[in-house]
Amino acid sequence: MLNERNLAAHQDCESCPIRHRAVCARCETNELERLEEIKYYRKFEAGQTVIWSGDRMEFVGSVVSGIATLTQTMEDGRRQMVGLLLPSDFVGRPGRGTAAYDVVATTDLVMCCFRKTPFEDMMQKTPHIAQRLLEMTLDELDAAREWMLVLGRKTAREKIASLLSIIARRDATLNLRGTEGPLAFDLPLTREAMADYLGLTLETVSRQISALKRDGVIVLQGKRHVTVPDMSLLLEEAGDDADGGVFA
Amino acid sequence: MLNERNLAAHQDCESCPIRHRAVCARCETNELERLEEIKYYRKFEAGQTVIWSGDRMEFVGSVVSGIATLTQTMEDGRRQMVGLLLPSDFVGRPGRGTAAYDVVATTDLVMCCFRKTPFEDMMQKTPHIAQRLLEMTLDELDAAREWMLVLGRKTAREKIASLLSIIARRDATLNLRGTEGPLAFDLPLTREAMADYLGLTLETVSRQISALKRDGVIVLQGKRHVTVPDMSLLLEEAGDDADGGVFA
DNA sequence: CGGTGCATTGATAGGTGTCAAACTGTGTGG
DNA sequence: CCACACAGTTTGACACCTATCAATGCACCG
Repeated sequence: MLNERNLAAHQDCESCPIRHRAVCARCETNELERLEEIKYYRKFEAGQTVIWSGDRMEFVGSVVSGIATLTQTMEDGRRQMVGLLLPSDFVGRPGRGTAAYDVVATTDLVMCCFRKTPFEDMMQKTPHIAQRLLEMTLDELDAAREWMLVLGRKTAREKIASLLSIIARRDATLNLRGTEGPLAFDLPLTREAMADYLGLTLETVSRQISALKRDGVIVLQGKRHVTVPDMSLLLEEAGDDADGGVFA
Repeated sequence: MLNERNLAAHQDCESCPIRHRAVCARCETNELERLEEIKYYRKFEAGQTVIWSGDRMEFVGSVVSGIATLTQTMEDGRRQMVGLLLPSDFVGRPGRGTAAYDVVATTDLVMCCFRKTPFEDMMQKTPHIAQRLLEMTLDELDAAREWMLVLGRKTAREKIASLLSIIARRDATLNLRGTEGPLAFDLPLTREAMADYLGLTLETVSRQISALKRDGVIVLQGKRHVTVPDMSLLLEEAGDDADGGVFA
């Protein structure tokens, strides 16, 4: 299964782009050296499945670059995305043998993987890893709960605006830009993936995006590039406080 | 704010009913002794608010008995329950100053509280606590993601059946009964609270419960006491595998 | 040039929300 | 003890939002 094509070149932890945000963020130099010994990189192409729900988990790891999604599927095919994995996000659950969700690369993806058992051993001995993982898991729990409000109580239009807000905000922080003035970004998801995230059909997603465009809340160049002339207007459409306090 | 009426009698950790499941589950005797020093009990009456979203968190703690809910509210009043807190569940987030959600007692409630700062200090020095909290947080994250599927993709009828399944299952494990044969339990939630949990209106909740009753999936005695003649039938209505693998 | 994947748009149906009224059980005060 | 208020619940009529089914458009590529 592993071959040269998906085994990427080894990279130094010290120069890693997610060094200060991933599960290893708090590790000392000597702890990083121990991690170096059990880590390896893997590449996935856009559309490729990283893990199937129910499969044995051979590894856990961090997203280094690219975007992956976590989805659940019902027997009749209905799907719900339950997580969006961005660079520095952690994949897998220490202490559990099989994957609970499908993990799919939506863009080309590079992961920093640790074989599961050695990582679990190391977690026992390295509080810095467990502490950081707790912090990250608490953040993910908050994000999941925010999303429950979106799924349970928001209208289709508000759902779209909420998703666009999140992507815009993340893009702004990632590129160290403020949230003042017009924002522009690319949608990393297809209409169908957005629908899976929002609990809608892809037709409704398309219609609501067209409506937001028609109303001047967003401007589209092509299908995927979005410009937001006034972020506070978008936040208002999302049903959040215009201050954006929700995700602070 | 604290007075004799909501300050409950001190209780020994060793004889605590949630001793083996709460955040202190892995603590040694000497660690428990240190926890004893910073803990105190508080009682809340049904309907009382434990913490308001945005308030300063003075304490974290465990639910000892009773049930509490975690809810988010939008400016226009729409509400979504994002968590159901049962005995042994943990309340609060170490490392954060203010509450992110409203915590409300839906039944009479007893909590084992720790003042926040001493608890955070102790967590640093006591891996057993941090380890257990990580495990519990991962479980909660899984539960939240399960619920995202319910909110995003299930019909009203399936939502009701899902909620009843969860309550029935929990009740069975709590009382050490198997899931074979008929199950009976009391609903700990009003129709409105169920609606807040399921992302529905209380009218729709009422209608779907009536429909499940009419179809023989459940039997009602009064408004709150439910009997499930055939659990696999209920699970089928919930859209889950009849084996119940989802929550295993 | 046609094929394929993705997206948009239209017509229609169905599920759930909204508004309104009536019912039930419980507790309270006269 | 009864009358009443009140919260919680049930049921009905109707409107509206979103899903469904279907056709078309668009960009990219063999």
